[in-house]
Amino acid sequence: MSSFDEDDAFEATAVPRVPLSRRAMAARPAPYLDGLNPAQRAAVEALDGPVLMLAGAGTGKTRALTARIAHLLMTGRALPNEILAVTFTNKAAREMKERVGRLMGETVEGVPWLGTFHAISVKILRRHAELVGLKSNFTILDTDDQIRLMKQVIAAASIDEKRWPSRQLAGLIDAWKNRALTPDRVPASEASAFNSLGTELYAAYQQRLLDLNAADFGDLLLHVLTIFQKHQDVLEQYQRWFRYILVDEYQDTNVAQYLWLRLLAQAHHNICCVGDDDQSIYGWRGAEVGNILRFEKDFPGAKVVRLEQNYRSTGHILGAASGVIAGNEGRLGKTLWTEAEGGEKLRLIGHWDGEEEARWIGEEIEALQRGGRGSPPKSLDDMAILVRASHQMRAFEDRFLTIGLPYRVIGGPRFYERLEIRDAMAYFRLAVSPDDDLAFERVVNTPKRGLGDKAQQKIQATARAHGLNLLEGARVLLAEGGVSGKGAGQLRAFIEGMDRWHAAVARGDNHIELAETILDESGYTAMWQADKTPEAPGRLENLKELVKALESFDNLQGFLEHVALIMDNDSGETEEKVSIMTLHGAKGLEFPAIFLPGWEEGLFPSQRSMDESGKKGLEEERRLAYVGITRAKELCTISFAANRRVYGQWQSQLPSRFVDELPEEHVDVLTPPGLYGGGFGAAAPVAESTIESRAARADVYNSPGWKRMQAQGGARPAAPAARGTVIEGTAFGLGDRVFHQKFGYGAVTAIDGDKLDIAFEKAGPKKIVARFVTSADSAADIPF
DNA sequence: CATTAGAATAACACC
DNA sequence: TATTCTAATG
Repeated sequence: MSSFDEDDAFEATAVPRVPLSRRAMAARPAPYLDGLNPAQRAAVEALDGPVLMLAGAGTGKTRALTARIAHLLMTGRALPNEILAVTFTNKAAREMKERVGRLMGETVEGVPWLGTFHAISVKILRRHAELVGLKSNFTILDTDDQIRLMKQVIAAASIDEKRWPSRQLAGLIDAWKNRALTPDRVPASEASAFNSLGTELYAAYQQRLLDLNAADFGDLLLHVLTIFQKHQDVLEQYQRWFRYILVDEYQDTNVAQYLWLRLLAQAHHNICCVGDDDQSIYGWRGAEVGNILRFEKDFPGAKVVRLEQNYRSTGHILGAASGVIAGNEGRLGKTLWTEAEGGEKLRLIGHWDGEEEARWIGEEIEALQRGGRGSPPKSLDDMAILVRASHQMRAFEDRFLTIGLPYRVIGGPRFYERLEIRDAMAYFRLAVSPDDDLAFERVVNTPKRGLGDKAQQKIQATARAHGLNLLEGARVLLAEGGVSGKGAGQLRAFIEGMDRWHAAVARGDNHIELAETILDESGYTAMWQADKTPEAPGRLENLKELVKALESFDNLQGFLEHVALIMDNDSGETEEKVSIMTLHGAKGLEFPAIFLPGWEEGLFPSQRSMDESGKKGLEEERRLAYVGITRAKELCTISFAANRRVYGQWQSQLPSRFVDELPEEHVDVLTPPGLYGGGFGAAAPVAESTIESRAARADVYNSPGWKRMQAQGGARPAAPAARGTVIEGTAFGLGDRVFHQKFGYGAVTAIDGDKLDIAFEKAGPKKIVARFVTSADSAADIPF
């Protein structure tokens, strides 16, 4: 049972077409065409045959795409259920649904087959699950389950986990799945590279999945692909149903998705792909830019439309972005232009370290919020910080928490990935389907029931011996008296509870009350209530929220289905907040003001990308830079730090090569007044410090980025003055202005070993251990 | 069996 | 640094 409205879609198509309704639709005017530019209009009106829409950043591609859907419907070319529209993220799907709805008004209920590859695949797979050996109520595993299962497979094959880390194997298998390689199709060359063990484990893993009646994310696509390939009749059925296909973000499709689409489009060729090769940033998860580059070969006679007029950004932002992306080779090439010439140049600023960078950006955000320099005040909702890697977010969160600046992290640790939520969900899963062994494993000893490794192994063995699921296995084991003293009673209670809850699900009891009952009776809530760690209250809060989220569903099954695919969390908050997200997460979004911190070699471009994929990796990083800059409508601020903590170790950083690739005429180099004592042309760097730091500094000063800053009168960190006590690499002197997380700013009045007497401006005098405070004037405190 | 201390290891992120 | 895994202890 799924929460999808799949049956509606199918029934509607089963009914003979009603020419009347088509004509009725066709008779309506076409307001959705108003205001489209010629290129957009061409893309919208070329309904039949293959179309490739090359849509640069901010060129109104979503608009064109939605107008195209509206056009298909209004002209009567297709009924809503005859359109297949694929997006990459749920966010994009949601937005498109909304916009189609707005364009169509009351005319159309919605386009049922609009969703992500995965969501659509699930719908299809549920109908034909038996063709690949699954039952239609299969569970969808997330990455976490996947890894745990992988561990079992590795253990079962009695292989040294050290040699075959489960994570790595999971990654390998994922990559194969992305390339549409089932175990039997993995090329011998790759299999041999891993002693053919890799494919064996892959096969074993797939078998385990079937045993568990489960599919991982990759399977969702791959199974459907297999069905299409092996069952011509099923394929033809879908080819008939999906008369028009639209694909968003085509540059990010992987091989499996590509084949999936090609099979469906084979018959009628009515496929419209929208993409931008310059925004292909998912190579590491199997995306093939090649797909978009060879579209015209795949679909001969394809009409190619270029959307090049940018409606989003100022001329400077566009110019800077174009300058950077020009460094890539083998592009399809587009010339973006805008009527909005001028505007503010990009701002470039270097900082001494990451904290300093966060501090500066925080102040800058507050300044933008106040307005000033002639520009009107901006809402926090209009600003975003885009980082390369999620761990960079921390510095900002820390800083914003201390200054009380509201922020939201987008795509950070998600609600549904939290420990307590996953535990609770496992309880629900087990109550809904007692066959869910992974869920059983997760909760059988959570809270602690005295059922450790040994007891669980016994359960496993019993279950296997009798060919039962773990829950039943446990029941048998208990009956046989295989569990010793204290565990036995608790296990019995657990099983009985599960029986009760399962019966309640079957009866169709109110699912919200049931969820509360489950969490209550299982002792799960009590476990957190008894927990005295600081995060426990938050976890309880989350559990409450989880129960509340159930309200929008009819039953637990529907909820679980939803959560498996929609792992995002739009809590519908209304307070103004700055957004913090990764560059990947920012794709498709736009903000008036964008901050791009951390433009440093090794961080961005990421060392790992370059190590693993060489020049290809670097080019993808460059596209990421392009994506970042083009998110900005009015103001884009790029920054880098000379020092950064990596795994807790201080490292000196070089400005990113992308900094040097920014065309000068579009960039202003900033020096924040008062933050750097020295200003440009200040005396030599640190008098005498360690050799590494001298070398590092020399590098920084020799890098083109710093040179240019210098040439333009840019920032340079002041040399720390001679200091008194040195504590753990941190130097403070009498009278230094310092900052403490809790007490705020203050001045050092005395030094006693590693303890400082500090007169805080707000909190008064305190004695503080030196490592709890940082220097408030940027450059002085950095250990190097 | 649970707890804990120390060591190892880790960081691109979508469904 | 922060989490997670392993081994050793109670």
